[in-house]
Amino acid sequence: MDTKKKILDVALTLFSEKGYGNVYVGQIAEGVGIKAPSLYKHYKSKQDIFEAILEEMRNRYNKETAQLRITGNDFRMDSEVYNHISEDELVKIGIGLFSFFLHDEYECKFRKMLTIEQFSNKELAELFSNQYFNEPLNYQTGLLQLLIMQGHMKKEDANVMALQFFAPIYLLMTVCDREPQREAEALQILEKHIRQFNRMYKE
Amino acid sequence: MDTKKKILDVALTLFSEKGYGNVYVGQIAEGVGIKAPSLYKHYKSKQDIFEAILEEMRNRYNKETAQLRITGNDFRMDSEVYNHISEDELVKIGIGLFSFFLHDEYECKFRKMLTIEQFSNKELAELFSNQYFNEPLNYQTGLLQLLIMQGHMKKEDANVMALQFFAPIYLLMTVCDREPQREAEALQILEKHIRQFNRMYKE
DNA sequence: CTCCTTGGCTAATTCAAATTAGCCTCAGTG
DNA sequence: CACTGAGGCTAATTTGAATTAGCCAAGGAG
Repeated sequence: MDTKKKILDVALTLFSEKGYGNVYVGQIAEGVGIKAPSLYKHYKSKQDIFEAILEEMRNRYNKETAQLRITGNDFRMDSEVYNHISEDELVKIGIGLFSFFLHDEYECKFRKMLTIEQFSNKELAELFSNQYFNEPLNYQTGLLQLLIMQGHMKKEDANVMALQFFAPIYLLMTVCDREPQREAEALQILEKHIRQFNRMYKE
Repeated sequence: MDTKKKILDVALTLFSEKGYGNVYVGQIAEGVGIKAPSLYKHYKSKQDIFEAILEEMRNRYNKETAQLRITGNDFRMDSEVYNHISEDELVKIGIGLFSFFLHDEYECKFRKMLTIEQFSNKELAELFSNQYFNEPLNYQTGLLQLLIMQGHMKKEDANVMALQFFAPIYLLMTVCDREPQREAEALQILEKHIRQFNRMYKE
């Protein structure tokens, strides 16, 4: 159907597997089901395709953070939702975060491409840090602060707690990104991590 | 001096910055201070240079793990060294680990290159996981088990503790890899993390 | 002192990938 | 029903990176 869109899709897939420099326009074209020269009816160069992907990333990212900001405010206002957060719910949040990051098709390709290209492009480096460090930590810090205020968790530094909660999730995710067969193992230790985290910090 | 060695050095530097596919043999040659065709007196192709770097990685890795195995046995046998491990010592271990990984020139380039190439090469993926997941976790699990047995730490799952200790260090390291200007910030939160970890788990 | 190997250079050569030229078809529009 | 523009194709063309050919200087070994 929409060839222009499909080109970006195929290109992102390939870039996320091999990196920009190791992907040939012929491969992109093949994935789309057309010949290489036809690509140029849609984009003026390979670089242009890359830029378009970046542009799309920026848009999605902005939408997501806008979304998150709303949700973020929600949990500040409407705090009774979290009044009785149970260990099982915490496990669900953690596993949910992990599974979403790991399996969401776009998220996954996006992350792999950022991983590969992060050192050659400052903007990508920032995007990566925002998405996989700043944002999750901010969000979870807020959540934990709330739980502390409500007396459900010990009065410890919520920033540190967020780091300790999130970093293992992130680390396990990177392992599964490169060795997908380890997902079961990762899920197992992930659950233990969350339960132990809860046990140690709950009041 | 030893041109053959220097080629590997320069090549690793470049590969770790841009990735194999975005580095031209001319750039390697320039870094070495010779012309591109002269490279072929030492290696038969660009790919061959890459292989030689891999080979060197493997050797160093094997040496290191052999080293670690000795040290590892040491702390099992000679456990009184750890009888009075203080919080400050724990901080030193953590910061030391972090700083070594982050600043050791070879380690750093090695890691960045693995980061970039991990998805295109199964061997690199495994090497990466071993060096930045399996090995550190094994090592720290052993250390923590010891502390638990000695009654210095709570009887919790040492594997999970190791994950919770190490993952934040790793995550902060990846942030600094792509945004070196954040190192001070990282060190600050890192220290807080370790102290809080100790506070929560110490017996 | 001559020889031969090592490691450098310049000037080709090769080759593959990106891009351009120019043609064709088809679908929608006046 | 002719026209036009979008989007595809094949066949060039360009480009530039990797590699090869072949020459040369220096220095150690006989």
